Amino acid sequence: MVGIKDIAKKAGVSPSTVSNVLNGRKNVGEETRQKVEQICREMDYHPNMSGKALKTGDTHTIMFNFSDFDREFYLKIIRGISDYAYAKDYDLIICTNKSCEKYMNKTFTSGCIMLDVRCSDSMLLKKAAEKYPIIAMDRRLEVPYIKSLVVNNYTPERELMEGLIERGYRRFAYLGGIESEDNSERMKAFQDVLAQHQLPVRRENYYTGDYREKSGYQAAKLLMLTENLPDVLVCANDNMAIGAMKAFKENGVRVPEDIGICGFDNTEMAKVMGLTTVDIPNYERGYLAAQYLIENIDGAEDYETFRITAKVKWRSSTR
Amino acid sequence: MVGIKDIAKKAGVSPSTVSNVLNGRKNVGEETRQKVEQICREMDYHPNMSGKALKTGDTHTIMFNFSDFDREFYLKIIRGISDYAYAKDYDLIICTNKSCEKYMNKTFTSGCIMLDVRCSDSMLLKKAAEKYPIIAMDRRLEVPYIKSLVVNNYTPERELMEGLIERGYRRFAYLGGIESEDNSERMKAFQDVLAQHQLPVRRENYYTGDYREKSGYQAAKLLMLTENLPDVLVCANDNMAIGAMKAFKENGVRVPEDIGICGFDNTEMAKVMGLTTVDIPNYERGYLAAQYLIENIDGAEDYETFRITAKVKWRSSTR
DNA sequence: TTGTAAGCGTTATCAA
DNA sequence: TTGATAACGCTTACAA
Repeated sequence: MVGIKDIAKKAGVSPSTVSNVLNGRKNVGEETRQKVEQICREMDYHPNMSGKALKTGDTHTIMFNFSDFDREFYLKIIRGISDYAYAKDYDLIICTNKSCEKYMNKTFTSGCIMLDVRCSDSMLLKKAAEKYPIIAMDRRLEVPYIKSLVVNNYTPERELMEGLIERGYRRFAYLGGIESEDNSERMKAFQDVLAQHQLPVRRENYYTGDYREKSGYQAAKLLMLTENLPDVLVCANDNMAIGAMKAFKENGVRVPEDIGICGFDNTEMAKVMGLTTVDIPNYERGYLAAQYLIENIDGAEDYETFRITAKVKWRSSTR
Repeated sequence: MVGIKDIAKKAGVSPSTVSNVLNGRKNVGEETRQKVEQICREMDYHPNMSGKALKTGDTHTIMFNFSDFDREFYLKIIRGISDYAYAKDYDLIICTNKSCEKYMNKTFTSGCIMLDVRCSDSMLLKKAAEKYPIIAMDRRLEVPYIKSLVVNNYTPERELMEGLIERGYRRFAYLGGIESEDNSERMKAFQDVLAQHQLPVRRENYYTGDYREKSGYQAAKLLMLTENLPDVLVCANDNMAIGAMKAFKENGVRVPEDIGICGFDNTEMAKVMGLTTVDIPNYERGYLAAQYLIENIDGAEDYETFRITAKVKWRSSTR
């Protein structure tokens, strides 16, 4: 492995001069600089990151942690993160391992973007106490050294509900997902709008799934057993809505003629299936997360929760 | 940051003893071992990876490089890779940057799995010459120090074609993708089977897309301008097939009654849309890639090309 | 403008 | 069974 010393020897200068050239410092003569750069190219020199990190204490690497592989939108978030990170010359480590704690250490990564529900709040708080910079996505933690980036679910879900009522829908059913702040916000918007319009929902018209397609399929099967179908099924995400659409189709229940249906996320599948839903700008939130993280790594001390807006996409699954 | 020295001081032993404990060597008294381990826990010690890597020259990190964010199956490959890597206590870096060359260096990563078409063969050959271990996915490079992992496209595409003919299809159209070995294999199977059955395909029934949904949509639009629709449109991947299905639906051309359609990849969307396609076991090939890579890092010298089998999924888009 | 030398956290060698 | 010491590749005062 060719190192800084080999370059120095070949160029007939000292290692520190080579280092100065490589780091673009100006205390180097033009002639020397040219020569050193030339030799680096010739010898195909690449700096040893470990040596550099060990000395500077800065790895120039950020980590993104996630775990739910079923949801395609992670790819878009990753693209947003990597675009920003590479533009700032940071490296990106993607960790899909619950035991990511050991990497959350300044000697290994400069900071992380956390989107894995399996990592506990208390662990994040401990790391934050060590001044390790963290951006929490889809989880609100209002403490120093952690900035939260959450989606505003409530406003668009309200907008969606108001739109449904405008379109004449009156008898609503709801299919919720796994307990989380996102889930609660979506359901609260559902309930608030109905209450405001004095439209009661019977207990039996609440269903609960796990955000996966299958659970939507099953919920729709159950729903079809009731005597009067509701006008519309509001789902806490697209995957479940799509499962429900499949069940309806298999049983000759037409969408949107017999029942309307809508989701949340605006997945690729929703686009193809014509599902009315709420678009979350995933690329953008990945990009923003990386930006906030690197700004905090660079010394900005911004720990205010940032709420991203999302907006309704009306499609053919509602009339 | 608490280091090995801090532990040593607190435990009243030398740094080397702490190192020996941490690395599970047996030249340490039981009492000492217990004490050191206890203190490590108390002080929440995590080893500094840079120091370790610098000394040992082994980062215990592998890299996965990819770039096409449109195709959901990357998530499955990542899951396969990460499952194997973490089981073997390797870390995983995911690089989405064309300029990944600087990370392909033993001082930074122990090896890489390359699935980015933008990285040139010649660059890979150069790295291989430096004995940097590489697993090339979807690209065949039969040279020492690079092992290729490719999908056998030919056999399942033939099987698909034979099945279509059995089902009574006679007049074929083909929609190809971006020039690559995968693409050529799929098309060759298409042509070979037709030739064998003496079924000619007119030049105008060959279309070319870019593997994206939109290009399938556009190709189908063109296809619908021809006087007699073919019986079936064979697409080089699912995304394009789905675009075509959308175009047909919008124009009142029924699938499979008026035209059959099939793809390649078995994406989530294909499942929902009932698209006949070829299933590529993505989780498994990610897992295998990681396994071969780590085995080669550990000294196995296996550079034989491995061909993964894929199999046909018959669904409702063909009769 | 360039060079010398110390030190980052770890491991490995060798001596005690 | 333990400890002292050198070394990995790099950066950075500080000296020349």
